[in-house]
Amino acid sequence: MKKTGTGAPVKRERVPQAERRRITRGKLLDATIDSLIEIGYSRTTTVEVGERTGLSRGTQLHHFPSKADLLVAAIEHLADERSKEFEVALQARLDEGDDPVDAMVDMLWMMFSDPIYWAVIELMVAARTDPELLEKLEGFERSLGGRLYAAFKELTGRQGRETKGSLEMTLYFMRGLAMERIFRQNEAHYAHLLKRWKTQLRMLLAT
Amino acid sequence: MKKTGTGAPVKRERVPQAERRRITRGKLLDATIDSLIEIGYSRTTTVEVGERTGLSRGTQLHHFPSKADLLVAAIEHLADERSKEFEVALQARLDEGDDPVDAMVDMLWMMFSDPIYWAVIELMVAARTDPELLEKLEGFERSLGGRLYAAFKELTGRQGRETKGSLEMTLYFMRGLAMERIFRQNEAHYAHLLKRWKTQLRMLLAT
DNA sequence: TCAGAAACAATCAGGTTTGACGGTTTATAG
DNA sequence: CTATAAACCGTCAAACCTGATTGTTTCTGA
Repeated sequence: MKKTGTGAPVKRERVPQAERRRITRGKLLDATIDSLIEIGYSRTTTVEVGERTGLSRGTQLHHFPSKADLLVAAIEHLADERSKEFEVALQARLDEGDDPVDAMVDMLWMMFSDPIYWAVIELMVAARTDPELLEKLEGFERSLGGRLYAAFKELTGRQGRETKGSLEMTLYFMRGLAMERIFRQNEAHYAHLLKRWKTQLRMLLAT
Repeated sequence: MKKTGTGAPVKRERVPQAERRRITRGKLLDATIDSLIEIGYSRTTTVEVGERTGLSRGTQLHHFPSKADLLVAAIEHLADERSKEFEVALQARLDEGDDPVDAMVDMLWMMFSDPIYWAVIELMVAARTDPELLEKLEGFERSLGGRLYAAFKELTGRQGRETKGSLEMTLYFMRGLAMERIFRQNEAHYAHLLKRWKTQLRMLLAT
């Protein structure tokens, strides 16, 4: 049934290999993240990911020879996506003339309450007992942490151990708060606590 | 080769059934917790747990017909063990004349930094995508939370939404801090942040 | 245009995990 | 003492998961 040569030539999409590769890998990585979010790490199998993409098993193994390769790449994929948005969105808030502390806390909560953060948590907990994942995730956390600290310094006009500690405390609070959403989806309650946190953070910085 | 009747009778241990049951189930549940701590949720299989106890597969399935039964029971097991100790230890600190806020924060950190808390985290994250586990863990969290709030009220002589919020913020901070230990084992750093938190908490309560 | 490389497809073997099953030993009630 | 129930044991089948393998199509550079 293939038209070949005769009549109007079928306008065949000529997609460069580099592009095909990028797209296919992207599909696999997105499917991995989605699976982590929807069914968690323990049920995220290579077959599951494959089915979500519709690609064949062979294709999958061509791009990611082992499950570990897939997960490690997913972490990098995550890192790329996440860190970019943050700074842009934060800057937008500041341009609007919002209070720096308010803007920072709000933006951070936007990150921590995003469904993608569930994937981060799944990987974090898995990494605790998996040296290979741990190494990759450490890099992810470290670079993201560095960016956040840089933004925080600029924002507050302060730096040093105390300032860094204030940011860390904020991040830890948010992480714990984010996890609470496993049990309770009371967003109004979280908003209330975040408001209190802003007050606390100002005090911390005033020290 | 069995001695029966003649000579000195073999002193056979006569263990009541209820006791045997309690012991065997305890072994299985302890092994489950240990496995969660050491190799995480995703690699905690029923075979793994069985091997840790040395019991046969038949025995295991007699007591816990399915993996879900085992995990659910493990949560209840955890709840029993954890909640008892806390109040006793806290009271001891207060009897020594320690500052209530200091004592509370220190005791909480003792809980959150205990290896057993890794098991709680593993189960929490697994529960996010497993309704059956979630239901059991909710009960666990709710009852523990209630006990902590009761202790906190007595300790501070305050109550109400703000006070409860202060405790919650403390718990969330600790949870996030506990998870940070996946990446960094700098206990001195954590001690420093906890010290700062005590100051913050006093301010929160003074509102 | 043509050869090689890369993307994509489909099937398969080996190992693991779960829960079922039939049988044995030990405790307890009558 | 005996019948019954509960604890305990060892093996098995089915499903699932991973990664290997072989074959096909599509792109790219010489």
